[in-house]
Amino acid sequence: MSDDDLVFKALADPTRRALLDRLFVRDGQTLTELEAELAMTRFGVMKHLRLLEDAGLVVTRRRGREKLHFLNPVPIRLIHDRWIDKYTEGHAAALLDLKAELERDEPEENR
Amino acid sequence: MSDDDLVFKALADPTRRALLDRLFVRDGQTLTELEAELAMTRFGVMKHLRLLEDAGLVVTRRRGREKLHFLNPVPIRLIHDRWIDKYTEGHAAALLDLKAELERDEPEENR
DNA sequence: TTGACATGTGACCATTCGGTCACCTATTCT
DNA sequence: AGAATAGGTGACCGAATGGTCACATGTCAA
Repeated sequence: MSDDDLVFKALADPTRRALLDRLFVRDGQTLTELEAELAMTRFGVMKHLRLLEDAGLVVTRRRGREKLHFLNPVPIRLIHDRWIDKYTEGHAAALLDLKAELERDEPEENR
Repeated sequence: MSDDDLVFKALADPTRRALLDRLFVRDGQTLTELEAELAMTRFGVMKHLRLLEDAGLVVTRRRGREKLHFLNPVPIRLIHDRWIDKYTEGHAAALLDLKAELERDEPEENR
């Protein structure tokens, strides 16, 4: 499985996005601390953190028996660079014009 | 289900990302044209296009019995703005420093 | 050194998801 | 009108995913 696939799959789950949000509010939290915030058992939180770590969205550091979790925004930046670069290199402007045109012609007919 | 959840779930599948890539190469393709490029039955492609359309990543326009599919980069831009804004507003620099520090201290110990 | 605490593993179950198919409707062309 | 073409629906199945638990390891502190 490719790296970006891991990142996209990790971001696909709302609980994992909530974990990233929690780490953004207060970075370096332990598993037990994150569990207390999320209405889920420790095991569920642990699985999610594992996927986030595999995707490189979370970096960890051990401190004794604790494991501290830190946000890593780099993969998100890389995704952005991939998609937005593709869509903007000579195409995004035309597409945005097209979208506006579609919405003007057929206001509510596109689902 | 929230809008951004639809977008993240739509982006989570490699076939759907490939569809976006195909539409980027040539925009406005029909279902049948996309099917021919993707080693999958028409029904599988149709399901994926449906999810992309529900997420707002693809916009469609009918022309007779054909349905033309167009890329819409706006949701991807919105995701970028959400995450990167959060991570950069006073935090990203510190996090990147931290990451560099972690990788210097413990080169291969974080999985 | 004993007990409490923080994290980890493997199995397990219910639900979701990817993909296919039989069958159907709508449009075009002759 | 009738045949061919483009797209759509609902059911179905195997695989992957989310979540929980019993149990185990490693660490701190009295």
